[in-house]
Amino acid sequence: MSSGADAAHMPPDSETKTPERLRRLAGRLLSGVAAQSDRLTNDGLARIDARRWHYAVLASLQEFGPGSQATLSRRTGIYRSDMVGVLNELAERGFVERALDPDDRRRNVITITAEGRRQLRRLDRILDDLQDELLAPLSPAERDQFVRLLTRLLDHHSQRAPRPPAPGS
Amino acid sequence: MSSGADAAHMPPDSETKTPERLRRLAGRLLSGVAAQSDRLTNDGLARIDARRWHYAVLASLQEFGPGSQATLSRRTGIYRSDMVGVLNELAERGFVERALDPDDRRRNVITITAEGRRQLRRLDRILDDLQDELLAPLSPAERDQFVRLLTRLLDHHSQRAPRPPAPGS
DNA sequence: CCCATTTCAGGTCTACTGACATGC
DNA sequence: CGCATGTCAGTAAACCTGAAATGG
Repeated sequence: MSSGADAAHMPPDSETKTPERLRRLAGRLLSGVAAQSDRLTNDGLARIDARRWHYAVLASLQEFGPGSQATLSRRTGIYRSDMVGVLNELAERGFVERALDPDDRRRNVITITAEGRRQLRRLDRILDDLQDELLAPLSPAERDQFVRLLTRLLDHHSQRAPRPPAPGS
Repeated sequence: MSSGADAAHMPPDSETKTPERLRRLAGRLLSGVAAQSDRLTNDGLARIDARRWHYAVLASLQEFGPGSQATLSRRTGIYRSDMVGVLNELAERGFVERALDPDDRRRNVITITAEGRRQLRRLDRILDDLQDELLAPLSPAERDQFVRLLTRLLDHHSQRAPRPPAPGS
């Protein structure tokens, strides 16, 4: 077994080969692909100084209208504590407005601006391209299938959601 | 539009609903499912005081035999810098042994122990169960399909791997 | 001299927890 | 009083960089 005497200069293949077991585990595959996808998305969004959560918040505002920070938190799955920072960034850039709610003085009412809507369209385009890059090796039918399977898995595990606000509930 | 006057006590649905756009994006679905999967795996492994990297290292040792830390790093995708800590944990628990390589005194030769092989079997069983839980909503055929699609995506994006040692290369 | 290996000392990012002050 | 809201502080893990010390 310890015959790896000259393994020093020329990697004999067992140097770089991943165990079969690892490649079978859906969990590991999932983490790997998700990591690549995250990298792609982050890099792509960074080019216009945006981050992934920006899209979630803006899309939510566009589709369901203004809301308090806690509401947005529930809709997007972002923690209440992290929402503060995201909204700071969006407000700095002029994409949302924070106003005091006259009916409930604990709350801020967050509204998307015209500039924010423009940014959302930009983000839509970019994310579309990135999605294409991510799913490049799959045929259209396979992409559909992939998204469908993912959706079923997410829905299933979001119901018995242990901790998080659950982005899909 | 801003008629959300009494939205205070009874969430009118737009409080918790996720935008359609978000649910279409493969990247987001991917992150979501991967997060759930990671949680599942971490919790499951924590019950026997193990972490996900333990499995990667032990499986690699079992399939390809002993190796230096740099070798293991290449096989598992763990950074050389982080490998130190993982091996410390595994050595503490008696699952691997670190010995100086007489042929190259820079290296440590890492070997799996009998106890380590037992642990690997335990981990195999646990991860199998967790995999079942993760893929619960899918039929056997769908599970295969899912794993196949993930594998294709991972392979595709691992080739043009930008930074990391790439777990699959 | 250049390169590989082990190790340490950091950095960043994200998910997540807890606490606090305010207001309902 | 209990509960919701916005905010901040801080943890833990994963991922990643850089450099030092030793040796090939």
